[in-house]
Amino acid sequence: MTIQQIISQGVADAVKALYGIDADPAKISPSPTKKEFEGNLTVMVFPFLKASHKAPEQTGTEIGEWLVANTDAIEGFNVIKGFLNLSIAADFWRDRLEQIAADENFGFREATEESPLVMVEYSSPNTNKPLHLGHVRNNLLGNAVARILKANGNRVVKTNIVNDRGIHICKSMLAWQKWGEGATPESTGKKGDHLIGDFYVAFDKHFRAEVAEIMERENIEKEEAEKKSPLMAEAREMLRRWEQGDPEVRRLWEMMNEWVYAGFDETYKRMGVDFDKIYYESNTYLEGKELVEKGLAEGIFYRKDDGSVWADLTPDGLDHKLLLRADGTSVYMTQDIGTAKLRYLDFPIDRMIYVVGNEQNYHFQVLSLLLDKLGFKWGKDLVHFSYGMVELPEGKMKSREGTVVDADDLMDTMIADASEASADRLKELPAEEAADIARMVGLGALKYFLLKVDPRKNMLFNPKESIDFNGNTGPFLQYTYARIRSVLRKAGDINTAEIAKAHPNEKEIALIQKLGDFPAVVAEAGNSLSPALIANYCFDLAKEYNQFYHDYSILKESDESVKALRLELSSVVARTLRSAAGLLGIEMPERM
RNA sequence: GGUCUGGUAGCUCAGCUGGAUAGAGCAACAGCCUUCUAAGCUGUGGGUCCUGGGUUCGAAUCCCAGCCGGAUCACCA
Repeated sequence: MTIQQIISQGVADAVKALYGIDADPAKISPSPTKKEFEGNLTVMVFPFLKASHKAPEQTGTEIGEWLVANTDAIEGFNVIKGFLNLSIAADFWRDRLEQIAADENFGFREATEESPLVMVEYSSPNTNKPLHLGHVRNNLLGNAVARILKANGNRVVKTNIVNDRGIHICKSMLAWQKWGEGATPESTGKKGDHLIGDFYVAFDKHFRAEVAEIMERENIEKEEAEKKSPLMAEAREMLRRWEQGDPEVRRLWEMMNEWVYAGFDETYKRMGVDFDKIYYESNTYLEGKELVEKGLAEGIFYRKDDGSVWADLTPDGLDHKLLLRADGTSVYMTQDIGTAKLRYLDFPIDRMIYVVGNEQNYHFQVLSLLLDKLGFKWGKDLVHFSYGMVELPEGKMKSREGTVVDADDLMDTMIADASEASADRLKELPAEEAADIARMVGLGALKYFLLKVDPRKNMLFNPKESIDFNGNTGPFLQYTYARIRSVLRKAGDINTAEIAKAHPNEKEIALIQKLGDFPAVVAEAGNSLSPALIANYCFDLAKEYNQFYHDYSILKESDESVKALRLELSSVVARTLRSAAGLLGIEMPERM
């Protein structure tokens, strides 16, 4: 039982004894007492005033007196207005610390056979360009959400749906044929995904030039000219041939995909994310087509004169949605329907979470409705974990203006910056270890900064601020951890027998209290799918520890029981910090 | 225009299932290294919680209206 639960129960017992009402302990929820008041936990007495028929102060005093007289844990109280501040006995906190220390998996729940099976889809790259800053937020969020759900005792399947087909891939292929045949990652020395991305850009460049030329020559609007573009017609023709299984097109497609996947794997590995099962839209879009045809036969969808297939969503307050083009090729939505079906054939999923940017809110609203119409019982319960854009201090990322921040370049920069900033400190260490620490710190800075913000919001990524060792940053957490580890290395074994004699002081109690919150934070983060909650907890804990650390000399403490308690406390803080940061995919260096 | 979403200190953000004098970090200023890692700690200044109504003992938080920003409303994915 946690201290919160003990107090809730105690208060419920108190009001029952004093006023004869049954209060639900779950609704009492004691909160940490504000720093400027005395006490550890605060209970509000407003809800009991009706039953007590007394002023808030008097009601609080009566409950407080009852608790001191009838419970072991509570040794004192004070009442200010309607707030009952309770002081917990120091020994009670010490026992709590020992409990926490003994629990190797503190804060985590193991999954069982009966645990819900949750599938988390994230990353979902297109194979025509490398990953960029937006993908980084996606990958980190998805991975963190998966870890948090797992920590809450769910069975989790991490999945990635690769958009490996469609007109955009054909554009890259066409550009490669036209302007770069023979170019390979080996011959150019480029990472495969970057090479293909360059060809995509090349297509776009030629296409725009062509459109401008047509506009000029025929004196027509841009939209008209785009329709007349021979380049685009060629790309569409290539997509058609791809769908028909044309061997030549397929061979080219496979070769170029291999290059891209090799590039992605490198990026994922470095970012520290992985997947249990990868789906490819080239395998799922046919399933989607089949389902759409079935829906058509059942009268759920309708066909227009030109042959295209649509869903009428106007009864649900939305618009008509295209599902199959007139030429029979499928669109994004068709693929997602097929993917959903395949997944549920592969796994008996209880819950599906899509980590996809908020520009696709409408898409998932539609997908949910369509899956529901098609008879999938999980359709309306799918979760779109929607997140906002990442902006930079210089302004928005625009691929057209070449201001897109590439994921690989970004990670390089972060690690280089960390290395530079740490150069003085790390020069004593072997080069290999120093490089590894720089990697952890650079990536930790990036991860923490992107994850500490509410996912829904558009955010500003400030690289310089993220890697600052002061403040609410990843490196600050890592530094705190490394320093604790250093103390523990010097201290040797902790004398556990001595701890039983110790009486924690105010700062130590505050730390133990903070540690005790961890399971509740993990649970809440799981419920609300919020990595930011974990991040903020990490910062609070680290800050609390730093204050404690600076006020007390741990190794020079002469009283063995106090020293043992402080070492034990440090050890548990380090462990909890590593566990919590681990949920965000942030590694903790032993020294830095 | 419809829908969704955000607006809190100079900047970046917490707080939002209603509770104490609205909190952090950065930046600014002032202190603290003979000490286990000072990449740290302590203190000071800084607010119309977008505006206006409403709900009640109490509103940054809930409801309504408005203002401002973002996303989306594709035969792109």
